[in-house]
Formats: sequence, C-alpha cells, structure tokens
Amino acid sequence: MNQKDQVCQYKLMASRDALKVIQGKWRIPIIIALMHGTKRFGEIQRDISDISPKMLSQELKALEMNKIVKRTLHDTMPVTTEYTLTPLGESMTNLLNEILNWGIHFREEVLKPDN
Amino acid sequence: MNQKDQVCQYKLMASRDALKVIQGKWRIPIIIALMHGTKRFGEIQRDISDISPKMLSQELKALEMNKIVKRTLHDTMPVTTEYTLTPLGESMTNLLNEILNWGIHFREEVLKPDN
DNA sequence: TATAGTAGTTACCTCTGAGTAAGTAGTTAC
DNA sequence: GTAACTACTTACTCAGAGGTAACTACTATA
Repeated sequence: MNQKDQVCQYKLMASRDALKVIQGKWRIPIIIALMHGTKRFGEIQRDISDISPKMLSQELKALEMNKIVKRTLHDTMPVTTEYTLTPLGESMTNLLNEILNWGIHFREEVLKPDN
Repeated sequence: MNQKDQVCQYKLMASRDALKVIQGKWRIPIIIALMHGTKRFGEIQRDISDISPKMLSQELKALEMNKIVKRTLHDTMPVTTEYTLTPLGESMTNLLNEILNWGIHFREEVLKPDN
C-alpha cells in the first residue's frame, strides 16, 4: 500500500468514525435538543416525544462514552440528572448544519414529482 | 403543534433523510470512489477491496434510486457498465468534507490517551 | 476443454438496532 | 396507603444490515 492509499484509508476511517457517532434514529435529535441548553432526562424525553426511556438511556450512555455529552448527578430530592453538550459536542454545529442543508437540497431534488 | 415546532420537525426530517442516504458501511466509500471519476463495477470493487459483489450491487442500486449515481450500460463485448455521480451526488462534497473534518477532530479528541 | 474476465444474483446465516412492556428504587403529595 | 414524579433497567421480540459461498450468463483466450 502506497502513501496515497494510506491517506485515503485514514480519511475513510475518520469519516466512518464520525458516522458512527451520529447514526441511528435518535442521536441527532438528542444532540439538537441539548444544543438548546442543559436538560434533564425527563425534559429530553418530553422534547423527543416518541423516544422510549430505554432508548434515551442507551443513546445518552453511548454519547457520553464518545465524550459528546456530559452527565451530572445532583443530590436533590428526588435525585435529578443533567445532560450537557461537551465542547466536542458543540463542535458538531457545522456538521449538523451541512447534514441539514444537504437534506433539504435532497428533498427538493428527489422528492419533487417532475424530472 | 405551533409553527416553531413544525419548522423543527421539518429540519429533523431533512437531517434524517440525509443520514439515510449516507449511512451504512459502504455508501461513503462508494461515493468517494466515484468522486475520482466514472468507474465500472469491477473497478469500484477493486478500489474498495473488502466489499462483496452482493453488497456493491445492492448499495449501487440504492444510490441510483436516490439519484446519487447514474448507471450506464455499454453494448460492448463483453457488456460493461459505467457508474457516474449525478449533480446531486456531486453536491455532497461539502457534506462529506464536514464529516471528514469532524471525524478527524473526533479522533484527535477522543482517541488520544490523555484527558 | 478449461480458465478467466465482464457483471452481477441467490440462498442462507448471524448479529445488531430498535421496539414494547413491565419492573426497580427512592421521595412526595393526597 | 396509594398514586405520581424522579431516572432509569430488564426481558423479550422482531426486522434489517451485512457476510459467505455458490451460481448465472456471456465472451475471449490458452
């Protein structure tokens, strides 16, 4: 494998890594919800009305492991939990905007009846 | 549902649509391969060394349905097929670059041992 | 006659993503 | 004492993504 191929392989890996973080049905909605500020478990669940507690818990754990969100326990009565985007999570703004922009473009091109 | 919520819902739909097009193990590699020019089935398969003909055929069909790639049959001996990116496929450059950039950033932040 | 190159298809299997429903554990309000 | 709110967890199920191996069909070359 020559040097050019190695650079390509690295780029492919990086792209796949990025994709792994945002893929699935719930990651993007969760990140968007947290872009509007720190939220508790129940608040996110109310924002994304059709997510089950199991999926929310599971996806938040995955995002926490990837250092996209930070989980903070508060010793209140009853115990509350807060989820915030990390700087890494906030650095996804451009990416999410590009996804959105292209998605809108795609809808206009493919879902319009003519051509 | 108020107007602000409706805009949010539309944005979520568009983002999910975009994600559907690029998700999976092979879509991005295929699109990148075709960004370097028109290619035949066997050429793509050689570029992406570990893809099976079944997966390549399946993913190319999906990309064709989404109007990302165009398939052209040539009546040569033996019959050859050419795959090219459509203008819509070419419009993914920015999106793929953002995925790549964030992916590199992510690797540096998360996969480095300290912090 | 057999091998290799064109471009795929088909059958079968496994593993993961996502869903439902119910349970856990502690506190507070009625 | 029972219902409701906090934040989850557990068990079970199903569909789809992806993989392997073999097969199809036609032509050219050794």
